[in-house]
Amino acid sequence: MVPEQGVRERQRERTRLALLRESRRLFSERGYAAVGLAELVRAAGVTKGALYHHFPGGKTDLFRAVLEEAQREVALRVAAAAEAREDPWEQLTAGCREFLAAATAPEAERVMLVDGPAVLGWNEWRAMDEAASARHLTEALTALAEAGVITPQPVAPLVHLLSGAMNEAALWLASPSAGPGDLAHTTAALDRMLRSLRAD
Amino acid sequence: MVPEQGVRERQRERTRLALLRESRRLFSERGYAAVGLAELVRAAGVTKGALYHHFPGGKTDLFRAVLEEAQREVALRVAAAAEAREDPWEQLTAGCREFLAAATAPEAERVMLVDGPAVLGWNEWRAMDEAASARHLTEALTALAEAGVITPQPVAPLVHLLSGAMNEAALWLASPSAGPGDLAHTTAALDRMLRSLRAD
DNA sequence: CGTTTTCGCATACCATCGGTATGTCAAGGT
DNA sequence: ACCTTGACATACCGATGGTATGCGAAAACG
Repeated sequence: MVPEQGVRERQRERTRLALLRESRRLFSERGYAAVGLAELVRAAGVTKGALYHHFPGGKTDLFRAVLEEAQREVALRVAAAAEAREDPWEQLTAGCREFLAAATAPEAERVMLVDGPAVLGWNEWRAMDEAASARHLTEALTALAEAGVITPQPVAPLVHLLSGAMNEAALWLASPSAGPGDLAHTTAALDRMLRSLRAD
Repeated sequence: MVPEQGVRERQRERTRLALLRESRRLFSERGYAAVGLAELVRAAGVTKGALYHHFPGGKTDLFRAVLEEAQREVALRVAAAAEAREDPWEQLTAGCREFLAAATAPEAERVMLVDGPAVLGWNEWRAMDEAASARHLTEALTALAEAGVITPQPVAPLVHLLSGAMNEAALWLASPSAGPGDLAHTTAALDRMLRSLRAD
């Protein structure tokens, strides 16, 4: 049966979703600092009172919620691409390729990769990224190391190097300074770098 | 002979340097957004009038100058480390290692790697980084590719992948979540990744 | 079914912020 | 001696993020 939600609860969720949707759009389009609360609440059709009711931390809390949502979506895409493969090695490479494709979408990359660390601080941003998408990378590399596919080594440095490489590559590929063929070249170079980890 | 500067010009430079020094310190310690102009000019012993006289673009211009300075210092360290070697391949690896060491210093990394893209926008930040430090990387890789040391391939994707990897690694190494031995592990992993580019 | 409580928000207000317009006074040219 | 220029300081402004309070309807209660 349906959750039997009352009028009050439904309206509450509607407001929260409107706030989330509009703020995500505005933050993605123009960046966190360039969007004022007044414009935000006007676009969502509510007032600042509603904003602070749902997000007590104000603008920062709202941004955090938007970031979580965007990260969750990317993580889902990456996980889906990886689980479509059987071989653990192919899971890694497919996941990395999917991440590049997902993070290249200009819709959320500004929130995820540019404003995220600056607004929340690098430590909190890193913790969120770790919980969302980098966790998969850690698990995949750990499994490959234990299976002997890649040479035994601490995985944490690898995760950061690879994560940083893919983040920057995504930003570049989505920028005007990158051309159409660069995505293929980048994935090829990334593949070669990944292959350097193999034991054979 | 000395540049024969008058009282006016010397005072001007003094003010400009004080502004630059204090803003660099405050931006590095607490981040761009958390530092107000009032506190800034008070720390430098001047007023807002002086700030806007030297930096017409206001807070953003000041930050840009700080970022340029920090990037120039890092680039100098990297170039010095590279030029101390003869072999082009060793120049590359030594330069990368020196970059990791330089960018790990918590003094400027916040300005260079976290606030930089958010404040100036990723495009401008990337252009500045390219002009300062990533340029060396591009030149080194191009030379190695032409010499046949690394397999022929477009260098732009490589530059972005490696630059991003090192930036993120530097942030991680300077964070509380990294341990003392992680720098060695990271440089080792980076070395292995670089070696994967070689033709032999 | 009337009363009371709670809750989801709107309104009004505030301190502070980045930015600007104007004033000032000494250094440097003539 | 005079006048121009430049390096600031002072005073001020609109807008911003954040808070305190008010309010009306929905739910809980007897």
